[in-house]
Amino acid sequence: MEKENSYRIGELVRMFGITSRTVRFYEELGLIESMDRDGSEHRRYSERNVIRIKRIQQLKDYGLTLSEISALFEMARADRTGATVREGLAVKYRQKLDEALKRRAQLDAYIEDLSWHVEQVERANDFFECPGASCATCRWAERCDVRLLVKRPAS
Amino acid sequence: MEKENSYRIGELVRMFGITSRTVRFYEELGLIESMDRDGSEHRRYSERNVIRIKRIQQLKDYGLTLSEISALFEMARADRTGATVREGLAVKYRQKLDEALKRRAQLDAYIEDLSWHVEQVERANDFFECPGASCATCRWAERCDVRLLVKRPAS
DNA sequence: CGCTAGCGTACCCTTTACGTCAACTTGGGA
DNA sequence: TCCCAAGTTGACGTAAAGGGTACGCTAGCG
Repeated sequence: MEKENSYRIGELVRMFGITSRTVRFYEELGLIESMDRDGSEHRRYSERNVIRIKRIQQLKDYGLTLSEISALFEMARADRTGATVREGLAVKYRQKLDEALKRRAQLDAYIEDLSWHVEQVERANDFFECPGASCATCRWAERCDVRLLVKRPAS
Repeated sequence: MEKENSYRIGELVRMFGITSRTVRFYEELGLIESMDRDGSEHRRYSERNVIRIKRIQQLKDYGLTLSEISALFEMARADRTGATVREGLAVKYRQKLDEALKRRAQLDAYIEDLSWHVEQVERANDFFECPGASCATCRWAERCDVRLLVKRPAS
C-alpha cells in the first residue's frame, strides 16, 4: 500500500479559496482533524480531509450552519450504517427548503412593495423632509424633519 | 399655543411593541433625541419623536440598516430643502430593490437545487456515510465517513 | 408620607464565521 | 548553513441590533 499523500494547509487554502484560519477554525470545532502530525509542528491533511472540507462547503451552500454540520458529523460517528444520518439530513434539507420557500414569499411581497415606493419617491410623492409650514401631513406649524411614507394602498 | 403633550418611554414601548432599551439605543445612535429633560431625570418624547420612530421602522422594513437611516437623517439636517435627501432615498430604495431582485434569483436557483437534493437523499442516492468497502464513489478501500453529494446534472 | 411601577445608567452578552494581529517556530530550497 | 516564506498558538475583534442583568433613583397616586 503506497504512502498516502498529504497536503499542507497552504495547499488547502489554494484549493478551496479559504484561509488557513478557516481550516484551523474547523479543526477547533471538531469538523475536521488533521492527520497525526507525528513530530512535525505543521499540520498535514489527507485526501479524506480534503473531501471533508468539500463536504462542509456543500452543506454550507445548502444553508446548514456549521453547528448543524457538526451535529451531522457527530451522528455519523455513532451511526455507521448511515440510515439515521441520512434521515437527519433529509429532515435538515426539507427544513431549509421550507425556510427558503417562506423567504421567497416574503421577498416577493417586499419587492412588490418596494418597487411601488421607488416610483413614489421618484415622483416626489414621498417626502423625507416636510416641505414647509403649509404641509398638510404634518401636525406642527413649523418644519419638521420627518414625514411618513405614503402608505401603499392595498391593491 | 397649547403645551405640546409628551410621552414617557413606556408609552412608546406600548405604542410600537419595542423595548425601552431599543429607544435608548436609537438615542445612542443619534437617530432620535428626547425632548429636553429640563430638571427631570426621565426622558420625555414629543409627537415628533413618535413620528420619527415610525419613520425608522418603515425604513428598517424596507431593508435599510440603522446606519443607512442615520446617514439619511444626517443628510436631512444639512439639506432642508429635501431634494438631496429625496435623491439619496431614491438611490437607497433602488439599491435595495436591486439587491432584493438578485437575492430572489439566487433563492430561486437554490430552491430548485435543494428540492432536487431532497429527492435524492430520500431515494438514498445521496449518502452521508460511505456504504462500505465496495463503495464505487470512494477512493479508499476502507470505510470513509464522508461522501460527496451527488452532483445535480445540469438540466 | 409611603409605596411601587417605571425609569435611569452602566456594563456585558448574544449569533456566526471567521479576521487580525503579535510574537514565535519551522521546513525546505539555494 | 542560511534565510525567508509558511506555519504555529492564542487572544481579541467584527458586524447588527439590540437583550439581559444589576442596582439605584423617581414620579405620581392614594
